[in-house]
Amino acid sequence: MNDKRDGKVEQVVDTLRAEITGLVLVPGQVLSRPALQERFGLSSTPLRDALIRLEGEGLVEIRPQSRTTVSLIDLEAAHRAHILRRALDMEVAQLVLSADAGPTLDAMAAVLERQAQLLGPDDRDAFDALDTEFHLLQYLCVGMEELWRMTQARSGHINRIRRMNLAARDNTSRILEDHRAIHAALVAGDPAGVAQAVRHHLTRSANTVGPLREVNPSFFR
Amino acid sequence: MNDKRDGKVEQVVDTLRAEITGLVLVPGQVLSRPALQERFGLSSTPLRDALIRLEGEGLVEIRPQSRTTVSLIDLEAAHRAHILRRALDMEVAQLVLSADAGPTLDAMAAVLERQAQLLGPDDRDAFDALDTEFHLLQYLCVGMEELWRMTQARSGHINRIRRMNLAARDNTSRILEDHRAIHAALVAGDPAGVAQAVRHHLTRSANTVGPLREVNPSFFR
DNA sequence: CGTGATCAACTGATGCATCAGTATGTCCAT
DNA sequence: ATGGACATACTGATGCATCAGTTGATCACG
Repeated sequence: MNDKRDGKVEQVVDTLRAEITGLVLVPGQVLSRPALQERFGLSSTPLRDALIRLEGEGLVEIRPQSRTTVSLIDLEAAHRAHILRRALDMEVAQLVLSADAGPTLDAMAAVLERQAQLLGPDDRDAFDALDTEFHLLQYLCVGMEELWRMTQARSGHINRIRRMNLAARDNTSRILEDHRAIHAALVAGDPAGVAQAVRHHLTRSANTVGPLREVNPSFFR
Repeated sequence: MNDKRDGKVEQVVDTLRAEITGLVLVPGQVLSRPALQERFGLSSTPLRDALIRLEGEGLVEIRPQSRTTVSLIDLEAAHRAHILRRALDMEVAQLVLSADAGPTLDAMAAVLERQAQLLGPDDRDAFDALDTEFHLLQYLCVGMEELWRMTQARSGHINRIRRMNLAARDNTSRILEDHRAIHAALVAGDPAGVAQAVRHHLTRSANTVGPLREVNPSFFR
């Protein structure tokens, strides 16, 4: 990504990504390039760049000479993204143990407190943002922000599943419990405990799909 | 990546990537778009696509309105790629343990035998290809070829360091020894042993840079 | 009615001229 | 000698017309 070339393109990508993962633009929906050009005030080449970028994230499907659509949710891709996320969370947590992590552990504790005040189904967006912050802090602590951004760039399928699950069930207290276990193991400086807690959390975080697919079969590949 | 659009683009990317990682195109070298267009027989837009792709892999640096150069070797990026690789190798190895891995373990054993016949400094390209195969087999076994391709797409800096190290020292017997330990732990079905062997291998594989940088300081960021 | 062929409208990809920014060389002042 | 200003050549980005392929509607035939 190249800021001088891509400033406007990135804004378009961010906006469309949010609308796709927020299910404002639904799976299978056709995207009209002329309409997008007009909406975002850019011409064909930068819009093409933006759509190719989104295609790389698995969020849109460009059919040459034909049309561009919001991609259907691909469970295999979601699974791969989940494996990647788990692998990196495990590795980063071990690196945090070897790092000067005092300030990070403090910041993570503050996140836990804020999360504790948001338990329940009502403030899920805020809780979700804190969830992200809890994990991002670890990546930042060990200088791996770019790897975090990479996992996020591949999380479109997962994020859409999460979005569809939002109203279906409340798992905030379970997430908080897992986060607390991770934090405690990091504070204790226990490599095996950290590995176990992270793996446990990321394994439990695999989102259920069956019921969602029954309600919206056309959303899935 | 979109085959119908990108068939020719991918060929260009593959060729240039090989030349960059093989140090035929050296760090800092200016790439002339008109010359590349003529060489590969394509016009500005697909060549632009190819160069943007290579930029995404960290292999070229596109300076808007100015010029495009082969990227300097970035040690931080190399380190991140190495962390990613280690994390995924660890995760994939654990997945292999849970999989029906008989044929894969057999194929890996065959690779070990071929590697044993290539010890020493003379057939490093062939040894390297087998090294890749040894790891790729595990990813394929658990359906994670795409994640393997992702690690490779981020290995440009590492691969160039390896290339520069090729003539400097012979580590083939050490690599083979590590591979044998990984294979043995997989055969034994020992999760902890697998984790230890993979981590050991990937930690030992971090390539030395100091002497290379002294010989070719202009190659490094 | 079902199937296949044809055609026109539509879409994304490409080619290329123009635009926007960069880099270098030259000249001048200190 | 050094630094700044300026002009010019060069580069990559963009805009837009054209090209290449897709899709859906219509028609003909069995």
